[in-house]
Formats: sequence, structure tokens, C-alpha cells
Amino acid sequence: MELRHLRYFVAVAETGSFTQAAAQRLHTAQPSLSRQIRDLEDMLQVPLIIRGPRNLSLTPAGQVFLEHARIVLAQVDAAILATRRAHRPAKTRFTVGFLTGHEIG
Amino acid sequence: MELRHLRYFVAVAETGSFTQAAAQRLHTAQPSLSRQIRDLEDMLQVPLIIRGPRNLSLTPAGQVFLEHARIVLAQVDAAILATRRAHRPAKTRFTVGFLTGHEIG
DNA sequence: TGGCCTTACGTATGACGTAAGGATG
DNA sequence: CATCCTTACGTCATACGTAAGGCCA
Repeated sequence: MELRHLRYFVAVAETGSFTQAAAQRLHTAQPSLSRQIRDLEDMLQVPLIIRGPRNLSLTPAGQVFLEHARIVLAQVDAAILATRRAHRPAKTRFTVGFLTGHEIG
Repeated sequence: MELRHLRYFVAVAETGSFTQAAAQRLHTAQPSLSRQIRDLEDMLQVPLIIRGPRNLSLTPAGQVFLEHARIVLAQVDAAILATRRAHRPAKTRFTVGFLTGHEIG
């Protein structure tokens, strides 16, 4: 499993459509998206989405996975921010400089 | 960024060696691992590891990223467990069946 | 039959392995 | 010169796009 699967699944769940998610949010083709979601379900060995001809819905397991996936993706963003902040503490310079008096980045 | 990058980085950080991480934990070749870590640092635009000839150490930003990466990976595992449990609630069957009286999975 | 998802298939990006190179004690 | 990491390069897995095929109102 990779973050791509989480991003794709969240997009499908939130737009309620493979077509919408692919075109508007992921900028990819539907078949690729469909395949990745299928792969995700195969990995988990759990169906996440109930495909209807006109609309789709999440299984109970799909709703659980959606909540977790959102948290994971949010924490990845937080990790990036925190890491960059640790490297380049521009707006909190005193937290680095008040001891040694010199800058790192 | 993908989960692979987090897995690789954590393995390197915890073993303290590209060689050890590749052979013992990741079962891959060092050059591939080296490249993925480099890609990760390029994405973040933050150096994470200080390469020494005999040993390596983490930058402050690397330590921050390590903590976050561990959390993310742990939550992915938790997501998988929770999702499978939601699909196949064997040990808490009454939470599904006590209303409708029928089983899903 | 029109919209939506899936299957089939060819392409291409990139992850990986092998080999060679550079650096350090 | 022994060890570790990096660079170079060819190969292969697989993610992606296009086209065709169901399925259901």
C-alpha cells in the first residue's frame, strides 16, 4: 500500500464518483483510478466501495478506512511542515539562535 | 512522497546504516535505497541524514521527520486493522447483527 | 442510449539490481 | 585497502492513457 492509494480513495469517497475524482481532483484517467482502487481493495481483502450505476457508496469498512486515510494524509502534510520548519526555523529564529548565536540554514 | 520513502528512511535511521537497512530489513540493494532516500530529501528540500564514512547521523530535521514517519506508518497499520475489523466483526458480531439480525460478511 | 465503471492492451515512467567510482579511516 | 555510500546504466515491474466492453436507468 502506498499513499497514492489513500489519496485516490479519499478523492473518490469525497466526490462520490470515479469520473469526478479523476478529472477534477486527481487529473488522471478513470481506468487508472479504478484499477488502483481495485488493487487497494485486493490488498486489504475488504470491499470499500459499493458501485452503483448512478452513484456509489461506501461500505462500513470503507467509511472506517476513509477516516483513517484522512488522518494519515493530514499527518503526512504535518510531517513535511514540521520537518521543513525544523530545517529552516525562520519565524522562530530565537529558538535556535538564543543559545549558540549562529544560524544553521 | 510515498509510504515507501517513509519505510526506507525509518529503516536507515533505526539501523544506522544504509547497508544494514537494505540487507536486513528491506531486502533490497543499497543503491536503490540510497536513491530513494536522496529523492525523499530532494522532495522535502531538507537534508535528513548526515553521511559519515563510518556511521551516519540524523539532522535535527531528520529526527523530526523520523518521529512523524513512525506515527504515519503505525497509523497505516492501524487503518488496515480497523478496516478489516469493520468488515469482519467476528468478535463483536452483536454490534452488526443486533438490529437487522443478518450478517454481512 | 447515454452515463459510469471495468477490462484489455500498449506505452512509459521509475524502482530495482549489477557494476564501477569516490571518500574516509 | 577495506568499508560504506554514491553514480551510472540496463532491465523490469507497474502506473498510466486510449480504446473497447458491460451495465443499468
